[in-house]
Amino acid sequence: MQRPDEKKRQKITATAAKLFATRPFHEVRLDDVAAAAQVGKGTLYIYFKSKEDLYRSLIHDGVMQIMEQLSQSITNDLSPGDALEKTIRLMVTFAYAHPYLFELMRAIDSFKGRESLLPARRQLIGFIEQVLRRGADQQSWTDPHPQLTAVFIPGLIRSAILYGPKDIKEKALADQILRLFRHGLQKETFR
Amino acid sequence: MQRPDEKKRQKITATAAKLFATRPFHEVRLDDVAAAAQVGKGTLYIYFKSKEDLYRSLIHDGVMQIMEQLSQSITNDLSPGDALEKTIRLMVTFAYAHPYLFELMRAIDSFKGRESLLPARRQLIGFIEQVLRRGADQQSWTDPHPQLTAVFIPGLIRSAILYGPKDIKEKALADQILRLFRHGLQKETFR
DNA sequence: CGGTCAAAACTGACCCGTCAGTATTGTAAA
DNA sequence: TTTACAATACTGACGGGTCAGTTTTGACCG
Repeated sequence: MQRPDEKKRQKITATAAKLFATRPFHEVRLDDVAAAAQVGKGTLYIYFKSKEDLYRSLIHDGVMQIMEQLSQSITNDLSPGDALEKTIRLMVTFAYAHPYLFELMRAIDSFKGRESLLPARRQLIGFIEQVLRRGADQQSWTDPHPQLTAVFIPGLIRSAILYGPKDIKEKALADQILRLFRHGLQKETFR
Repeated sequence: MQRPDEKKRQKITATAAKLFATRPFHEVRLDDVAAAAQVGKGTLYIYFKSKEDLYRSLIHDGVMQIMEQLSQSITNDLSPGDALEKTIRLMVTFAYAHPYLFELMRAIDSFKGRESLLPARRQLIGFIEQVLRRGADQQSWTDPHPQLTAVFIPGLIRSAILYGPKDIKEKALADQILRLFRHGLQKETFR
């Protein structure tokens, strides 16, 4: 007897991620996904309810992975400043390690008009927001709108990855974002 | 009646923008666009080569509009600081005035014909980059990667509009972004 | 071990609804 | 009468999803 094979699921996932990252949703053919994953088309429907479900899973899995890493390494014994730095570096590292995820998110939209903003995404934003709030509470910094700043972080990474100079390196990106958060465009700072 | 009616073209454009902003590309029916625009389906094909061409035009027109407004109001007699502030405020205002554009941009680079959109975007980024470089040249601030910072600006606006708290107001968003650029999360500044 | 079998996984040809795009018709204005 | 276009009918490709048939797996038994 075969159990739904986790290996196979991941093979499909990995393959699909590449395709969905390359072209928009409506240009991805499930026949192509199946072929590329060396799997029968029907098999896709064993692991995923529909094309949309497959797509959503890709993003969900990715976001959950980041979440896991974050909640594992951002502990409360860190100073707010260290927590923010770690958060940003970790997310940037992740973006470089999984070049497809941020491309995928391009089309993360309300399918069917439902305002079904992926719960996973909300969770991630919530996590970042907590980091920001903690810093504000402890007077490490001030932020009139932590929730806004929270969405900024993935937004910055996304725009850099998608539209930034292609030769920009991981460290440079993280440094630039941190710089922005620490003292904006100001020459130097003491902090 | 004349053939190339600019009014009609804009009616189609405005209507289509709403629909494309509401649902993903593949869920928009040209029958619906035509009906909503009170225009015959065939008429769409007088003004646009294809569904994709229509979509592309929406974004292209939008980006060009921003560009025009920017290049008109950001003159070299402004101090770098003022230029940056104006740039950001103008873009935020535009985003609020055209709530659909940034939703549309979700998939700006996902089409076969994406290349035709890139020049417009590049132009916009290039413009912002110049503003940033001018500030750096004149010692108003420092920026190791102006090109990166340039893509940050639309990225920040986009993420706020798409994923930020829905009740955030225009001024608050612009202020928050400016704050970030001026002194990051630091409490206060003199600048 | 080897054989038997059931259950589940897998496959891919095929079905069938859906639209993008086109052609036709009706009509109102000029 | 002619022009322009809304309305509407039409069509054909296309691709998501299905399912009858095939293969694989592992449990149980002698």
